[in-house]
Amino acid sequence: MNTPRFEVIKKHIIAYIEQGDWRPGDAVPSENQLAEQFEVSRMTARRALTELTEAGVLERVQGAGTFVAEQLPTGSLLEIRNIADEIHERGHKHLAEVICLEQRTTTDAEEKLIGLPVGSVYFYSQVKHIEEDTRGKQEVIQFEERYVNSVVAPHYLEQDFTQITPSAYLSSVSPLSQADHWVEAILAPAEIEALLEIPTGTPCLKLSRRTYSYQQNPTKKQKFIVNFAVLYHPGPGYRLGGHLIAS
Amino acid sequence: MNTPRFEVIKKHIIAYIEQGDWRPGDAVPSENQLAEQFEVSRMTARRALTELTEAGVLERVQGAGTFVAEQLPTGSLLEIRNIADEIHERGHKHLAEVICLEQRTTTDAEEKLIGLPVGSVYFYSQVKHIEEDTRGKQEVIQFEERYVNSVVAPHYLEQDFTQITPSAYLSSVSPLSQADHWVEAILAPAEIEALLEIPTGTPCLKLSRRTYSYQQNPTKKQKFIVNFAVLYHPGPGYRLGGHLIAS
DNA sequence: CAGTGGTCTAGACCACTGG
DNA sequence: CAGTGGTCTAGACCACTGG
Repeated sequence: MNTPRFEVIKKHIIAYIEQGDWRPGDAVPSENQLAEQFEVSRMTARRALTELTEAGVLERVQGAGTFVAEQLPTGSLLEIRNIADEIHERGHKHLAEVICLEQRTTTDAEEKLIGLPVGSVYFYSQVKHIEEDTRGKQEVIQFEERYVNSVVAPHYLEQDFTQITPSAYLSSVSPLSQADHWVEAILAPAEIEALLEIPTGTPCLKLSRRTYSYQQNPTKKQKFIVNFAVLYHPGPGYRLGGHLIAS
Repeated sequence: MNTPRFEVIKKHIIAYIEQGDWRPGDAVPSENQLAEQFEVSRMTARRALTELTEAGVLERVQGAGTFVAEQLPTGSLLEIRNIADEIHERGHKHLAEVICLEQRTTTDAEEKLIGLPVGSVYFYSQVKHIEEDTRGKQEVIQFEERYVNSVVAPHYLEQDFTQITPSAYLSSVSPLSQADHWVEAILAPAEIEALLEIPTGTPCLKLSRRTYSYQQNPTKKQKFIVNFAVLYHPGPGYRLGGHLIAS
């Protein structure tokens, strides 16, 4: 009785799809039909359809109708978490070691990485993230390399990254942004293998992320890179996981 | 003029957050305040707040108010795509080679993978996915191993997986589901290295995915595994990418 | 307690699709 | 053209929070 009426309608639709009565491409009842059938206002019927559309279950075409979406679990999502949160959630302790934290000047190779002209100042950091389990056993779980736009985070060099992760600090400084990221399986360079404390030839999961923001100049809106991060995880022990729930 | 009023309100809120006037944890104006300020109904102001909440920009607490979310780019998402779609989007051709497609009986080791008791029948397939570029150059881009619940997909063995990918076929048979998935960097077993046509010791991106469904028995609802897939990609050439847009 | 967000109504006008 | 989805209104009642 307490479940909202739009939830009842959503479940009704999902049940029909799961039973195979409505197949991908089929039209589902219109807002008006559902409103009449469930004796609710059109706005309530609409909410059920809207939420199922956002979940990828349905597709809507203005003027034409609402249809069962073609494929659902095809394109799905992997969650990328903050490393400290992830470790804490396992009930373990997160330790960080700052290997390097300095100001640098862009060379040719770095120009594209951070989107600043050659000769610009930027901040560079290397941090080793360690997971300590309940018995005190320590393991290097991530080596993080970061190229940071010094205009966006002018106080980056003054932070204590054993207390706050660079990721958490940057998100507090520049809260809204766009990001591109990707993962690869690689063999890490020897110096990174040493930092991760893994034998030569161990495959690593390399996660790269570029974060953007928009300059708020009154006249023009300019997109620029806030930071470029490269995160190395020792494989095959490290899993980047996700959970997908349809609807 | 043509932009919807709730969009105007969303942009207004985002601008304040980006400028740093409203910081994470701060309260934003209530539905009633926004409704009055923008001279819209409460439902329209509400829509702006609701959509920004769904995007992770705001957080709402019933009775208390709406607040700027604490961290945004921290937990973000990697998209997992259908391999054929991904190749076609690059303007290349997707070819598939079926290495193995047969009925098997669960042994101890496989029992947990597919969630069926030892001695049950299941379907097993191995498919090699090849990308052919515009000059006709071919490259193995994925080796796919799949354990499929024969009850859910009784006609699995009759499919031509050079024409439809197993993933696309299964999603047409069991359209709504839950899934868990994760990626690891590994060294592949020698036989898989051979199938991927890569030198020994090349790191691979291993993507595992378990798909669930719910049995529609009239009396009880039982969760069971639809299929378990293991996808191997040759690294470091292969990238699993994503794009995140805040708001 | 006043104020907040969560659900819902019974209308309205609009842009768009398809026959 | 009738029917669809997209936006919007001006109300209502409720559960919940905080002082």
